[in-house]
Order: sequence, then structure tokens, then C-alpha cells
Amino acid sequence: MVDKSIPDIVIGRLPIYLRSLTRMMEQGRQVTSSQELGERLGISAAQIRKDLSQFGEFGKQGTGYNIEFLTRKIQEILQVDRVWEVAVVGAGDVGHAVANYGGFQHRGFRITRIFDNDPSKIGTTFNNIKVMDIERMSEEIRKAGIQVAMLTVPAGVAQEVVDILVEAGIKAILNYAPVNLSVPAGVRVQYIDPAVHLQNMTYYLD
Amino acid sequence: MVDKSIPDIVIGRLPIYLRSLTRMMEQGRQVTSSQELGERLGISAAQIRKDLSQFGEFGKQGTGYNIEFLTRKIQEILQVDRVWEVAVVGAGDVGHAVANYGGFQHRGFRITRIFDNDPSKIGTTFNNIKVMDIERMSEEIRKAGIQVAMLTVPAGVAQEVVDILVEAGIKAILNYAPVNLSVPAGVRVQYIDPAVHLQNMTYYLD
DNA sequence: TTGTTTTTGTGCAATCAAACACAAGCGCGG
DNA sequence: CCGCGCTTGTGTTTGATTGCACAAAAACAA
Repeated sequence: MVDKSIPDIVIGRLPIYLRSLTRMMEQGRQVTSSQELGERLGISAAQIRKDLSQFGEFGKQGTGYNIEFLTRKIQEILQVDRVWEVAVVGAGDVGHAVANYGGFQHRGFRITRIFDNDPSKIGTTFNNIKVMDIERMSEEIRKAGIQVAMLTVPAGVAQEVVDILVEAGIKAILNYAPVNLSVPAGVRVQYIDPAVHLQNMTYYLD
Repeated sequence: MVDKSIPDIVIGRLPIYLRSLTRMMEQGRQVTSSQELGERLGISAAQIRKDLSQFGEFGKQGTGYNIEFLTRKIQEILQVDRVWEVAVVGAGDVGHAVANYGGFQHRGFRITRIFDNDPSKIGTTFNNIKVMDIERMSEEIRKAGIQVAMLTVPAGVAQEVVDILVEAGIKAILNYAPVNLSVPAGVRVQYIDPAVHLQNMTYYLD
């Protein structure tokens, strides 16, 4: 019950559980078990139970977990029982794809700002959001109190943009640029690099 | 030296090392050390040395690692010292973004096929590649011996598409659909779900 | 040559994560 | 009401991963 330093690796699995639970709920399911969830996810039932037990007792012996209740609890733990405003930096193909993606709202995020430095893009509209000049980024982010950003700029300028984001108060960055970023303590970064993910698998090919 | 079951977690770090080394090489650097690399990546120097020592002795005491040599070695280990043909399934925004991305070629991959089931997309061209009817997918993949695929279709049809891909001989799947996939042993899956990555970080926000 | 500095590769210890196994609780059928 | 089957939560064990610390090798300067 008490939150005494939950391992990162446990936190990292919660969004996976959440995604699967949401899917079950869409299918009209009411109840599941650690065993069923484990089979769907390729994770042992014991591990799922132990992960969840870090935060409370959400199940019922003999029955399992009420899907709606557990979903709600995990959303609370992850703080996605609210909607975080997200700033996207970079209005290229990737920025375009994420801005157009409709699946964020239900999962705790809403893209409300898009920035770029290309005059031919500034002023155009992505999914009802006007692309703004990156010069105004710091001010806008600070004014709106935005803490979450997605970085979809070229690798060469990623670090300098990150420095501005951090300065403006961003605390969580989803980085699509294929470079490692340097950020101060208290700022989190997650990396999405398709080539890295692919290279993870080629080792195992014949 | 001998490849006696290297832990997955070690393999997972190699692409990160590779990316950083490539960057150093672009900057004209010749030599680096486990310490420098570790500082750049936020990983302990000891861990980097131990990871690399699983595959051989690539460094020189007192000097460090020759960047070009180490790069080559890691490329060999990961089997990205060749170019893998990649099939993209789903010609939506994400499929469009990855097909247009020019950064794959130098990292071991080349997208050579794009499939979709939407008649209005079939026949159009993405980055010089014609979008093909998904009906022909199985045959095309098998004929070309393609082992790597990127899945950028809606969540609802992801599993059924995966079943076809597996049947056609695909062994590595980079999945952008926000669902867990079920695949037989011998087939690897990596997941990219921006919402999951973001939810990983919101736990730590105030 | 000799001493100093640097950095690797690795045995060992410590920490962290996963799996096991079971008592206890719940639901249900008879 | 009783007994059976199912499933949770968790103490304990097992296993994996990381960090520590140092001998040995290389480079370099004097």
C-alpha cells in the first residue's frame, strides 16, 4: 500500500497490463485472472500478482480481478486518470503521424501544441492544431504548464531542442530522434528508434 | 568468445552502443573508452566492458576502443553488416512516415514492400515503392524470402495480419499497433506504442 | 630503462528480479 | 451448511544482473 520505491521495471509493465485490460473491457468482459492476463501477455501469473500487490489488493480470491476496477486503479497509479497536454516538436512525417493519431485521448494524453522552425510549415494545420514557430515554444510551454513533449526533430538538433524544453519545464520526453539525450535529474526520457528495435531482433535471425 | 546464450538484455544494449559509436565516427573521432561511452549513455563503464567481453576482446588497455573497429564488430554481432529487406504492412500515416524515413539503409534495413487492403491506396507510390494489395502479401514475402516486417495496421486487424506474416515466413516483427501479439516460438516481436511509452513516465510526474 | 597513468577484462560480491509454492479467502453446487 | 475448485497475495528460494575492485597490458614521459 505504501509507495516505498516501486522498481521501474514494475512501473514499465503497468501500461502493458492497462492496454490489455482496456481491450478486454471493449470486448465486454467483466472479470479476468492473473493467469489469463499472463497468457495473453507472455508473462507469468505470479509476476502479475506480485506487481499489482505492490500497490494494493485489487483481486478477489477464487474470482480474480474485476476488469473495470483494476483498469481504474492502474490508471490512478500511472496518473493517466487525467489528460496530460502534450507538445510535439517537429512537424515532419513523424510529427504528422502522431498528431493525427486519434488514440491518445483515451489513454491520458492530448496533443495541444506543435512547433517547427520551417517557415513553410508554421501556420499550417495538423489535426486542428496550428503549427507554431519554435521561437515561441518556450513561452507557450511555460505559460500552459505543459510537462510532456514528443520530440520528432532531426537528430542533429535534438539535444539543443531538448535543452530548451527542459528549460521551459518539460519533465517527460518521448524522443523519436535517433540519438541519446542528456537531461538533468528529474526529467525522464523514453526512446523510440525503429532501427534500434529492429537491430534488437536481427541478432536472433539465421 | 563462444556464443553461449548471451542474455537478451545485453543484446538489447548493443544497438544503443552502436548508435552512439556511429555518431562519434561521424564526428571524426577515432578512439573512445568504456568510461566515455558510459557517460554518454548513462550506463556504467563496467557494464559496457562486461557486455562487450561476452563477444571478444575488442579494446586495448591504456587506450580504449577503436571506434571504427568496435562499430564493425557490433554490426557483425547484430548481423547488421548486411541489409535486411523489410515489408511494411499498412499504408496509413505511420506506414508513410517509416517508408519515407531515410535512416534505415545505413543501419541494416531497406523497406522494399508496402502492403495495404485499401483499394484507394493500392498502386500509389511511397518513396518509390508501389503499395501492393495485401492479398498478394503472403506470396510476395515468401518469394522474396523476407524475414522482417513492420506492422502499421489498425489494432483490430493486427493479430490476423500477423498470422499471415508468420505463415509467410516472417521472423521479426516491429509492431506499431497498440495490442499484444501472439506469435509462435522462433518469431520475435518488438513493440512501439507511444501511449505506453508516455504512460511509463507519467507515474513519476508530480 | 623505469615509473606513472590509463584502461581493459574479469572474478567475486551484492543487489535486484522472477519463479515457486502454499495458506487463506471466496463462490458455488448439492 | 459443507466440501470442492479456483485464485489471490506473499514468504521464500532461485536465478539473473549489476557493481566493485584489481591484476595485467599498453602508452608515454623522463
